[in-house]
Amino acid sequence: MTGWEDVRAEVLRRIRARDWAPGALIPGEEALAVEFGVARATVNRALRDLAGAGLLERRRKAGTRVALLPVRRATLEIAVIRREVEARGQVYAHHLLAMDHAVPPVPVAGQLGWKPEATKLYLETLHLADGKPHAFEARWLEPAVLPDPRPDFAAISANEWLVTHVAYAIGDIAFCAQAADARGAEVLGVPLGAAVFVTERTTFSALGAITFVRLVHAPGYRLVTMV
Amino acid sequence: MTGWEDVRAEVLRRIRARDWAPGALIPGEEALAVEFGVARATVNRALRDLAGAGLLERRRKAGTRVALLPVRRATLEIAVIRREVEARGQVYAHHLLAMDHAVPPVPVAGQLGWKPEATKLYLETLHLADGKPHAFEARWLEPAVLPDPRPDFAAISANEWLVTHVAYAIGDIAFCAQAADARGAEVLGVPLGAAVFVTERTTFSALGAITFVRLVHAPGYRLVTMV
DNA sequence: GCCGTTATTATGTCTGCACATAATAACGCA
DNA sequence: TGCGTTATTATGTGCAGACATAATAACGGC
Repeated sequence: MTGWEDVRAEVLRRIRARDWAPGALIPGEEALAVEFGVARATVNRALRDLAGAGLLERRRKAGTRVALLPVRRATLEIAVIRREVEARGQVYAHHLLAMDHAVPPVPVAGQLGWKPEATKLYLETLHLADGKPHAFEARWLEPAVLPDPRPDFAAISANEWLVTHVAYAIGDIAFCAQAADARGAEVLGVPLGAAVFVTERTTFSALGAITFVRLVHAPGYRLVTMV
Repeated sequence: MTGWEDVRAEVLRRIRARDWAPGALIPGEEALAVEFGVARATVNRALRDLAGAGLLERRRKAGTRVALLPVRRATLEIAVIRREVEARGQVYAHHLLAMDHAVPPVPVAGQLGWKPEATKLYLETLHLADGKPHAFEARWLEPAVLPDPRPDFAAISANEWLVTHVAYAIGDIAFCAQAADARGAEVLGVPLGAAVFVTERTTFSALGAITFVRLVHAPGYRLVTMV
């Protein structure tokens, strides 16, 4: 009956009820363990979880205190686009619009640590949901990560191939709103200058940069956090 | 030298190296504990962490397998706007533009579970960074959560007051791109129809809906995930 | 009083063991 | 064969004790 989740719930209740005010030091793990009648490890797990959520700040020796200005940590699920579309009950399809070897623009090469003059693989893909444009993908890809023979990106989207074959790499993701440029407007079938939601991702592996991708989503796209 | 993070790193390496292919069953905790020379609890913590990151799928009795289509889980830090501005080395200020009692629009009332005809508190706040518009906040607020006397929202922004006084509540967050409407364009000083980044948040406590807020960010705003 | 050293202390983590739980596999009966 | 019951098994979680680590507090020399 009194597991670590119960301890977490009770601690959370006290924080919300302001029994422990923001900035205040809360009792030590040992004391709480005695109070709740559980082992210290159990209290530790509960407090560690709340600290991970940004509600508590813990420091060795200094103790645990309630966060003064809690930063809410929201978790986003970044799924493969096919899955994203199918999860909404729509039919997924994609078209490979372009595939070329070219020298990436300086900002892209710079961010990925690529030599400015090195040629990379450039791919343009249009993702469709129920036959209508869903997202326009422009991707720069390090050719060295591809096997020989190269996968058929007309059959499997680069998005999905990378996730299943070069997956589990790290990188960062940014989101912003932009006015649709000429290419994006044409491909997505929206007016020039329409407000579009843009996702930019860079992916690195231990060996170096793998890919940079810019996803322009069709109007109406909403990014929603997990519950 | 061999802590749970080392175990996690080694497991991660094997996943990336495809020693364990996507979809494949990996050895049980007991076996890995023996192999790595650690306790089963240590392996458990490492695997649990990787499962939380979406790289492993674990089921009792069925065992642990490498995720077939790993959903990348990205974590966003949603800080108080003042902090967000100050973190970039800019001077924060805010103006309370409007404060009224009014009946919220039906979609808002509907989502929050408010009675359609009930009057709530409506606040408009402009957040400034170095004197320039940073974000336009339009907020519907359940008056019952406010203390008596009511806080001075001209002195402390509703954004910050809520975080520090009604904090630790749950809710959901959505992001989208929109064309600036008349009010937003006027307040932010951007052309009508400019692409703006919009954040919408609903917040609930155990007692019911607390607030709905729509934040229209000035052009150039980027939402970036944690490393 | 000032500053560097040492003691103290709260959290971080590991171990070994135990039992709980959920889901599959095996079994047995009709 | 088909289906409900039972056994098995991998993970989930608990406990008590131990040592590691980091940061503060106390101390002592100058």
